[in-house]
Amino acid sequence: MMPISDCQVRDPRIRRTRKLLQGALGTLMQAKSFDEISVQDITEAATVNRATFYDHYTDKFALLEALVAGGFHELLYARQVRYDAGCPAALGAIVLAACDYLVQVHARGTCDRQTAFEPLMDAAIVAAIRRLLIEGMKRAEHANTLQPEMVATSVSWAICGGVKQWFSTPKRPPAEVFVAQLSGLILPMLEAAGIAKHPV
Amino acid sequence: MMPISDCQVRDPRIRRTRKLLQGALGTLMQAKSFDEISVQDITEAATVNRATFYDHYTDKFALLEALVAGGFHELLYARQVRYDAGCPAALGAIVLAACDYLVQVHARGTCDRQTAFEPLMDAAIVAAIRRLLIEGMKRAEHANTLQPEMVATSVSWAICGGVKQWFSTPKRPPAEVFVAQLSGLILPMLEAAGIAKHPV
DNA sequence: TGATATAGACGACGGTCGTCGTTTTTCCGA
DNA sequence: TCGGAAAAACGACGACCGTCGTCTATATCA
Repeated sequence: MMPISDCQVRDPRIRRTRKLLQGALGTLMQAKSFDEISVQDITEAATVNRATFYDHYTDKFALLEALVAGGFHELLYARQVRYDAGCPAALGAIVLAACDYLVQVHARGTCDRQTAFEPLMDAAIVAAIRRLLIEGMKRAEHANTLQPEMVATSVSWAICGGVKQWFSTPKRPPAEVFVAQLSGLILPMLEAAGIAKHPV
Repeated sequence: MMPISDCQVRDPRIRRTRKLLQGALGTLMQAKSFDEISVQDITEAATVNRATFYDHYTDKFALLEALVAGGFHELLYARQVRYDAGCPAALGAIVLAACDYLVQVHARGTCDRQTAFEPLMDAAIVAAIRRLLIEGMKRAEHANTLQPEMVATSVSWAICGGVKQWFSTPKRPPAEVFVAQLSGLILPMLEAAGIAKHPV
């Protein structure tokens, strides 16, 4: 009855309930803004008792986190996105995935002043990208003058911030154009960290 | 009676009340975690009616935002921190300020799982650094192949993320050492954007 | 298949939230 | 200094929150 990670849950009752809750939130967010949705709304839409909600998530933010993080992971997995040092296209694929996911999320769902929504999105995106980078850096043994976690964190934040800035720009260029721009800005970081081949 | 920006408020009643509220929150956070503090607690400590609170801030998060943003701006102003292209020390000063502020904030106040506290801190720090960078970039007319806002956003996020990573590291190096590391990681971004002199 | 463990349903609770309308106090300019 | 304007105090309201204890339904394993 305690909040356990979504991954590796055997009991079909648990899987069913969490799927219902996530689905209900996703559906509701197509009509309402996140902070206009109460836990009651979610549990009613999911045909789940309100008390049961708290057996799975500490609050509605935790549910949203699971939904968002799951969605982004799914996108990355579907595209088989990886980071490999020396391959500029790898960085571009990551940035493009972030762009597309932001667009996708805001396509469904309302886009008004999402008070607590954006920080959650950011955290999920940063965490996912950070994981990709660390995995990629561990595969390629490199001259690690800097801690890999540090580089990965800073780079993932740089990507997330840049993508958000792009997305919030009124007349933004096509994603492909922007991806090239931001990659040009961030590749030098990876080169400086010794985990990307210098162009020369 | 509506929530107006803190800056440029003539009426002493308003200044007084907001100072009281911010002071009360600051005091309370030395004893309790932020999300353990209710609006009631704040208004009681500030000797202000609870309904009056909502005449000034939409919720306790807005109050914290004002407190944090004000504090960081104060620190930057006290140190006269600026960004000037071609001066690596300028970048270092910004990073160091962020480090010191994070340490300062967590020195007072409890440091447990600050649910909604951290995103707020992040946003305040990112916004302040972003402003510094944009101001510095506008002073130095540079070859702007990229939009200054884009570069400033991505860089400020990279700094904020890096500093947070440093701060959350159990056995972190001294701030000065870390500042040099992160500057070395981020300066290439500014060089790539053409707003810092290339070392060669 | 049957026994045990565990998830979910259900109702109720005290507490906080955000808002409203009214009354009292304070500021500021004529 | 006085009168209007605006801020703060105050009490009350409905809604939502998070939690608890009890009872029923379902899954798991021997």
